[in-house]
Amino acid sequence: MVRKRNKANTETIPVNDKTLRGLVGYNMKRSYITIQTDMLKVLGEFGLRLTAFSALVLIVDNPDMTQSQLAAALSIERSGVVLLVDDLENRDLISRNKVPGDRRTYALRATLAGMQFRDRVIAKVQAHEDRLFHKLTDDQKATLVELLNLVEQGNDAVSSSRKR
Amino acid sequence: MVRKRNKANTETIPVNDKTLRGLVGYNMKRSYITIQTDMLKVLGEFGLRLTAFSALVLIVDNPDMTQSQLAAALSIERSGVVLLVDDLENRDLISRNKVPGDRRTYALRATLAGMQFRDRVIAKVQAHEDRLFHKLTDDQKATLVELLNLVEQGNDAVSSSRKR
DNA sequence: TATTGTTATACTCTATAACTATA
DNA sequence: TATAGTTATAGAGTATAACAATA
Repeated sequence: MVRKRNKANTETIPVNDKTLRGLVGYNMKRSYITIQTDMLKVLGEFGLRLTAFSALVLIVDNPDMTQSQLAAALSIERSGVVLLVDDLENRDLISRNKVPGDRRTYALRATLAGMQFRDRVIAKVQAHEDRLFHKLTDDQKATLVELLNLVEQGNDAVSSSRKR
Repeated sequence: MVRKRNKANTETIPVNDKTLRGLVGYNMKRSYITIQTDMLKVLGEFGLRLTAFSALVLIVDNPDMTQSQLAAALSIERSGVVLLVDDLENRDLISRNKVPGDRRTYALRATLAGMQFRDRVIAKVQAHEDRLFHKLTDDQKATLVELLNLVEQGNDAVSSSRKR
């Protein structure tokens, strides 16, 4: 809870954020920042940032995907993916592979070490989420994900309807 | 939905993000980015970023709060608040006021124009949220906020228990 | 002409650290 | 000594734009 000191400076009283709390987006931001901060700490032990972690997992699950596809999946620009993939490749977690049919693109694959590394990181992240969400039952967690996905999909619908 | 082109390049097939979807944090990030992007667009029409908007609303709701209190409420450093408050003050939305008892601090207050401006922005943001969350019933929205707050509070508990 | 990956560059946001004036 | 606000600086993360190679 956010707090401020009172005039006597002897105790803390909470800052009033009632108006902001009335906006769903504010509640999302606050809780997202909360878990992001903790996740960065966990991933930091592995020398990973959030995006690099996502990239590695996506490459493991989508062998031979291209950098452009990765950029789209991560919602970042291709130029940013270059640096990201450079780093993962330098650490021998993934490899850029020539594609016979198209000499412009690379097929990205995780190395064996990359897959094993991913497994270790995922296990740690999973364990951390269990702690982080200890106040929620499994049902509540499932409901939360369901509602978050509705928000995500709902916006897609709004966007595409606007384009018509 | 994130998609990639198949080999024939005639249609799009989705990128597999099943592993990441198994993590609550990933679902939160995706949906947060979704609404953040849209919110930035709405606030941009008013020349506001997310943090500046939050700051203005907090100052309206907490008259005479100090910059340090604002920094804590926004979870950013005091040095960042200076620039934030500079901007809002230059636009005559808020004012820095001398405090009789303590010459180090400023009491921040919204101007009349600031309060009216806030009302207009809030109305626009509220209307936008209604569109953004159109796939959710009021009950579902309430449940979402409730669960998000559990996540936020749950983490507080974890943090404080660690400090013991 | 369009696309992939690349490079160089710039911008936004925020943190860190040192400073001043007050307490 | 400690705190509020300020300033200067640096860093992370990302976008933009131009480019070469290839389709």
